[in-house]
Amino acid sequence: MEYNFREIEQKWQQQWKETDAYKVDNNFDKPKYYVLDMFPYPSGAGLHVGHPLGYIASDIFSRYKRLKGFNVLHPMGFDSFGLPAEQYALETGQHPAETTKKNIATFKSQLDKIGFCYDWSREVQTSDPNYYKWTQKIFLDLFNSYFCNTCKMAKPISELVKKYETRGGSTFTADEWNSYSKARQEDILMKRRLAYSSFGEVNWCEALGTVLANDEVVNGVSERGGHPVVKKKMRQWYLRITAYADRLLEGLETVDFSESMKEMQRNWIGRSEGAEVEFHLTPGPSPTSWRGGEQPMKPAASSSGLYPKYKVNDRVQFENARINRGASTEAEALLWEQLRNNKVGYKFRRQHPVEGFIADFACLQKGLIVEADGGYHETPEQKEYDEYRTKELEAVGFKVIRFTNEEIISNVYNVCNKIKEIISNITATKHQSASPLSNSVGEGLGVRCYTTRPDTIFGVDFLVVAPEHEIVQQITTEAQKEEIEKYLAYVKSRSDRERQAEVKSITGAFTGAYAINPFNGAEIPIWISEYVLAGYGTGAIMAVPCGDERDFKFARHFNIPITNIIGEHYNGKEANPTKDAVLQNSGFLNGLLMKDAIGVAINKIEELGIGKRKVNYKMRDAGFSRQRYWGEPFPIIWKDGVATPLDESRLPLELPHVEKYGPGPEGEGPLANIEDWVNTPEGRRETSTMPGYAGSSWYFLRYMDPHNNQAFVDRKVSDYWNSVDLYIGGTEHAVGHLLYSRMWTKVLYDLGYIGFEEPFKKLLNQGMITGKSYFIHLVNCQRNNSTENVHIFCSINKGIFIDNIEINSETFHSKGSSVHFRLKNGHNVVDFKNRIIEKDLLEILGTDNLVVDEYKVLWENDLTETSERFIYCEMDIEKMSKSKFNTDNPDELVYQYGADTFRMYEMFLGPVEQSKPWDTKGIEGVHRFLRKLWRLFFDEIKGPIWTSSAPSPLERAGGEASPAELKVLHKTIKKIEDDTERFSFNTAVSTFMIAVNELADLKCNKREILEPLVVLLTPYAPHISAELWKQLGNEGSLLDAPFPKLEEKYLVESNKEYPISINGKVRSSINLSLDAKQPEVEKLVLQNEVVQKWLEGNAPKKIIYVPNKMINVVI
RNA sequence: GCCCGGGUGGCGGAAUUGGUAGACGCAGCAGACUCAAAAUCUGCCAUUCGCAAGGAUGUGCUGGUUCGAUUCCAGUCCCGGGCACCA
Repeated sequence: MEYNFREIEQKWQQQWKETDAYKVDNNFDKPKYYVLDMFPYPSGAGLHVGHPLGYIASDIFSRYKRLKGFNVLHPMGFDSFGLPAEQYALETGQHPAETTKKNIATFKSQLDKIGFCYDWSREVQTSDPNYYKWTQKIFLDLFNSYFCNTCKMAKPISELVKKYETRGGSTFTADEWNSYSKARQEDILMKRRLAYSSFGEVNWCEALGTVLANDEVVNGVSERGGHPVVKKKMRQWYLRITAYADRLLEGLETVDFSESMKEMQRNWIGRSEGAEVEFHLTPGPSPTSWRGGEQPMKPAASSSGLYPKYKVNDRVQFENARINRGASTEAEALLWEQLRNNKVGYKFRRQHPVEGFIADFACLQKGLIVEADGGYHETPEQKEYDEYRTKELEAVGFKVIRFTNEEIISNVYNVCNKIKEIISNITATKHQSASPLSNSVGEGLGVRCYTTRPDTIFGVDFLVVAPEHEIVQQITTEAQKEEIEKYLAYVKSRSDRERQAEVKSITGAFTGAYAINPFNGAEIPIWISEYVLAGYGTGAIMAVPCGDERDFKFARHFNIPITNIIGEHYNGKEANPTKDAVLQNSGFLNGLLMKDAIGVAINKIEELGIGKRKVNYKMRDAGFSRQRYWGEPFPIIWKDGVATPLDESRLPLELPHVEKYGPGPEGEGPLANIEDWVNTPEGRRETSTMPGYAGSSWYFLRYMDPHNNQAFVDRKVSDYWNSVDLYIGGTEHAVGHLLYSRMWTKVLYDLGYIGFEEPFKKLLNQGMITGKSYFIHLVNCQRNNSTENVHIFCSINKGIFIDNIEINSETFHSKGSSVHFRLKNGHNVVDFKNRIIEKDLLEILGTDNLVVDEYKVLWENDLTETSERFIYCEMDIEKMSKSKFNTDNPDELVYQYGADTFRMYEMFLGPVEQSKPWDTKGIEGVHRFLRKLWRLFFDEIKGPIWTSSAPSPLERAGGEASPAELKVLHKTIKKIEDDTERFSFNTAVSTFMIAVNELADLKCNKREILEPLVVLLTPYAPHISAELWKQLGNEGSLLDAPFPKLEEKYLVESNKEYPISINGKVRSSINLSLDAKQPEVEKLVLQNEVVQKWLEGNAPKKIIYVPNKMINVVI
């Protein structure tokens, strides 16, 4: 009887299916265990060998836990919304729903062939309306919640509304709130919602009429077609994940993720504590106006004392006021669209602080303020205030004009023309003084810097401002103007990609302006440099070259004198970022340890009113809308500029069918093209869709209760299954998916839907399986000029050739980016063993002699006088991916060797967490092992040979006391249990091999030994185990068989062969009783011949005896 | 530049707490069985010197701690992955 794996595997897979063997009940009596794989995006390419790595690991662990008596939830589903299906639709016209359905079917059949124990009755698909109904519902919950800063949790926004109605907000009273228009109230609320709408920048490609992802933009142009891409402000949805920054950080302490994974999340959140410090510019602060982008924190400036509530005197008040003034009304948005696009010819700023007021729109260059007034400006009180405001602003040299919302909405172009007219009149008149460049440099301006090291403030030698910073234009002196402009042009010419990729050289430019160190009055120069980012902190830093490496290099490069505040800790050759030095040259901080000085400095800064303590995060709110088709539609209708949620009873809001998948007008998504869908009696529907992570942020909850029509998950059910106990997936989701999912879980917890706030207890990261790519390079050669160009010509993997090759000069010359050619089926292009490249390719290459070395091919006539080019091959290890043509499809291997072999081989490759190159070389060995196992039960000719005789007390050489067969078994039980628990699946596989080898040596065919072994093997090789179990005459399911019990008594040994080392090198060995004592051991060791030889008659210095380990003789 | 991993035979890897480095498998070599092949089985297999016994060297490199280091410490080189130059 042969091991007929094909028959066996098919039989059992069918049986499992028919008996619903993997169906999991919500049986609350049993202890639960939840094992989850990151669900795949069902790409058209199907599964490749990299996919199953994690799935096999999770499958082994699930089956193991089931044998151990747990109720194991091990579901699978599909992350089936996404761009590739949409792009495919664009190209072929096939509806994404259709391709997705097809792809999922392929995936499922491939997965089933590997024998995974998924409970398919719990399958979820994110693109299924029955699923995304709940995604939309959770979105509405996010929309209808706010983050309470006092209790640090999400609460229904209705509570906030109630509070505003009865007690008012921080900048308005209850009465005022109640008098506000609906639109204004909604604007204010929008600033607090967890899912909110706001304006944000997107990559806009005019030529394609669409918004592009970062990946799709290369060097400032679109990847497809090379069209220019610009930043465009568009209305977007966001998730207020920043509100959860601290909780996301704290939560990391409670989960079992790898340290590097936690570190990545911490870095992404990027919490830092420090201070913002204001540096005034020379020749000294002169409080005329806040013309700069960053206003100085000057003392309260309300001359009259009137209307203080509308005045903003410091940054905090200002921010609050800005928030509470509400987002732009429709009119404001309309006008802003015009102004920001330079329709009147001058730069305007929106919601800009001027002289303690917030101007709707301000043109600083011309000193013009434009206000857009809503209906409430009709009240007498408001009129009075407006007049006061106008007067104050005019007093400092601004002209103020007002338009009503109606004026703007009815004809925005008219309004623009009016502004233009007024502005042209101002030019000639008095407003010269408002032009910063003609003024004495930067008078009255200040630069706010964020620093984590306020203790080093006496060591500040210069300030560096981000080139994009608004203040740059205002502080640059005439003399430096040219240099700054030149530098700005340089920065602009550098794409983000470039800035990241290159090892940056030190660049920068001096503005000509100086600031004053508030503590010692030192005049410090202000520079700009690309190493300071506009988007982080305040966009300006105080540079302390003796303590910061980049500041140091900058100072050295531009010859800026360096102040030493840490004495001998600074050697003048490099910066020392220590916090343990005692400060010198530091005024009131002298003599303090830097660590301790941080707090002291911040206190002083706050006391002097020149800054404040500040916690900064790198993380931004998460963009939540996409101008795409294949995603969840937002259950939102815009009514008069107000986002109105659909009632839950109307969910799901199904994705309508579209005729074409191209973008809608004005960069909107394809949905905008469907007029009768977009326009409803209630208003206009939101036309963007949700991003991929919407559905994947909560899918682990739906598996628990996938058919529930009343809730996304029943509370009792989620209380039972609770967090995922083991989550397996790749590191590429380290920040994105895992952070979003953690945030959603926290929100759902806050709102009382679930009883736990971390989704995943333990995370296991599977390593990448890399593929080998073979490249053929074609090198153009010029005589006497060595090589001219190296062009990657094609990638060959597994030697198949294809025809649709287009060799054009464009692809040919794209140096560095590999041009991959698919290879025609069945044609061996490269036979690396025989080192000959096949004819087909040679014809295309126009040569007929190509000799291949394993990694390098040289054309035979190499660089002869007559050759114009030569070709060579090389191998590279890359991430396995369809686009690289280096994938291996598991189907083939499963067919050839069987699922059990495939499963064990993938595990045998190496540790799950480590990335490793894919190679099928070793699969034979694993297959041989399974056949050898089979032969313990069956002989090819004789048939069954297993026996029911009891394990013999037969003893092996060496005098072990326990029966060898039982010892093998229990040794194996122990090791398998151990290895499985610590996810060391590769060593578990070798343990099985050792066990089978040893039992074969012992000629052991005894059921009492073999049967427990079969149970042990079940998680790893379920098919063969099931078959053997059945063949042994067992009824019932092996899947729920009890896990073999370890009996330590078979492992106890009385003696051990101890290695004897002499001075740490093993020279001999000795068999000793395990309970031997030191004196006795010493005596025996000294009698040993080898030891005596090495001692040469001398007495040993010392004999180290470590029981159960070794003996070391020191001479 | 920064952060996180990782460097062990021809190859994938093992050594779980500082205690016999190279388990297990692949490839290779020699042999048995066979007309032959496949399958299977047996033996050898880090490098080096040696007929052998037995030495020497050896876990990227240089040092250190220790009776003893792949393991701990310091420095350094290389490879892989990530990144938002994060003040």
